[in-house]
Amino acid sequence: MKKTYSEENYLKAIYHLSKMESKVSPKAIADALENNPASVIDMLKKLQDKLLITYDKFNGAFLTSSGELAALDIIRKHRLWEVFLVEKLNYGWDEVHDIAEQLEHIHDDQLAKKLDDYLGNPAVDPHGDPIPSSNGKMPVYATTLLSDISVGQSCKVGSVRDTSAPFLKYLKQLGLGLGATIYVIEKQEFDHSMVITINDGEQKTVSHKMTAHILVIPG
Amino acid sequence: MKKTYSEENYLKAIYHLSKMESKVSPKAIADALENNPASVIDMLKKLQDKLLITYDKFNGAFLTSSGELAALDIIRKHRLWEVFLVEKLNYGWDEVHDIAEQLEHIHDDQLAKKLDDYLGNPAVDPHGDPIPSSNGKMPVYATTLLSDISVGQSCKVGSVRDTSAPFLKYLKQLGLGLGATIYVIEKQEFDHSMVITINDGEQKTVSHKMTAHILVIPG
DNA sequence: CGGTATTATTAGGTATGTCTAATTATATTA
DNA sequence: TAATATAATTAGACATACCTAATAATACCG
Repeated sequence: MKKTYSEENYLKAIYHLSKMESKVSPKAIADALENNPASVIDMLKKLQDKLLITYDKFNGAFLTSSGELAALDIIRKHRLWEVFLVEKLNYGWDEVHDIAEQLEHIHDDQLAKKLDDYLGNPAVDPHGDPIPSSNGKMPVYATTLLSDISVGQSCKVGSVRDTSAPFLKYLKQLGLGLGATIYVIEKQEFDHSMVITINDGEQKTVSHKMTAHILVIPG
Repeated sequence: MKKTYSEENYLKAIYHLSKMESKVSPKAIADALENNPASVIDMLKKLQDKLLITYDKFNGAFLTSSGELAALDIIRKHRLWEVFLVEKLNYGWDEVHDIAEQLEHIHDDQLAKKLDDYLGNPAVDPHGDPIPSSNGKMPVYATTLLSDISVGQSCKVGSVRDTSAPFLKYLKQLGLGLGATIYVIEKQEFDHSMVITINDGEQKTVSHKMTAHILVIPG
């Protein structure tokens, strides 16, 4: 079933938020889409009617399997177009997001596949984010634990090994989102706690229990 | 001033119709956009308020200079994207129109220029239609008069040397639109009248006065 | 010229997706 | 726990762009 531009943007936002937060609330979606919680509630009802999400106020929004497929399809197109813009049209990696936001909504059965082939089936977009496969799987390229990163090295958050509320809540509080850049300043031999900066922010200390649950892409 | 998707489609339709018909009427626009004359009237008012067209019921709709610039910009993007889809993504020339209809509405200051350069500054789209320049000029590649085409040859209507109502009206009646394919069956020595088929339709006889006012692209 | 067909226009309504303001529910914290 | 802050929700409105149905204007044709 074809989706509107707006529906696609909600699905994408919910997908990304669900990787970051324990609960995807109307408020969080409204912040992400820079619109109003009231508007979000309306749309959540519509998406639920279309069986693309489930929503209740206690658990927040979750993508159904068809919703997740749709979200991954949009993300795939977004990232493929970003590769095109940078590799072929010589845009800077920082200029392409807004254009890809528009291009991702172009509908055509063959387009993503043809673009993918033309670009040489890239694994990641210009920001290093993995490109979902055509059958709706998000590859996980991050296989290194943050706890295994050496002092003086930097890395990017790839995915997480725990989706419990307290863990994700703490991640959020630290500003440790998917793709966040971590620089390892110090490691304590005694308890393996780590002093890091996140996106060049202020220094923070995190426990081994945390660093052993965060998968990163070194470099 | 930025234009909506829908406004852009109206401007494009009015541009194309104005090349074909002596009068661009609400009915004609509704037919072109496959919508309702009542909807067209609404939009014509809005476009007039924005100084993109002039409209009155006796003369129909005309693009203002800013309206024409906007229309040519959309047409430029449409045709550049068609070249991309055919040349780079290996679409067939008959598959690209609907995708280009979507891509032409992507907004970015640098995109058309970058795409143009990347494609090697093509002169025409996959259907042979000229690509407007970035400063809003539609090149005229047709320089051969239909009257100079030999018996047994075919050609495409490129542009016309007369924009008077009776002439354009007659053109329309014959089905001789921009891009129509003409095949020359016979030429009378006496009065230089010509027997032709238009888009492989039935044979028609046209006078020398007509054929001397139609510019075509041979082949 | 007058009747008929075609167009143009207006009026009013619909769907989408947004908004503000008011209300209710939940969370926080003193 | 009670007060307060934050979030969720409802109600009502607005803009865009479309629609149908009715009416007015124009064009066509015998």
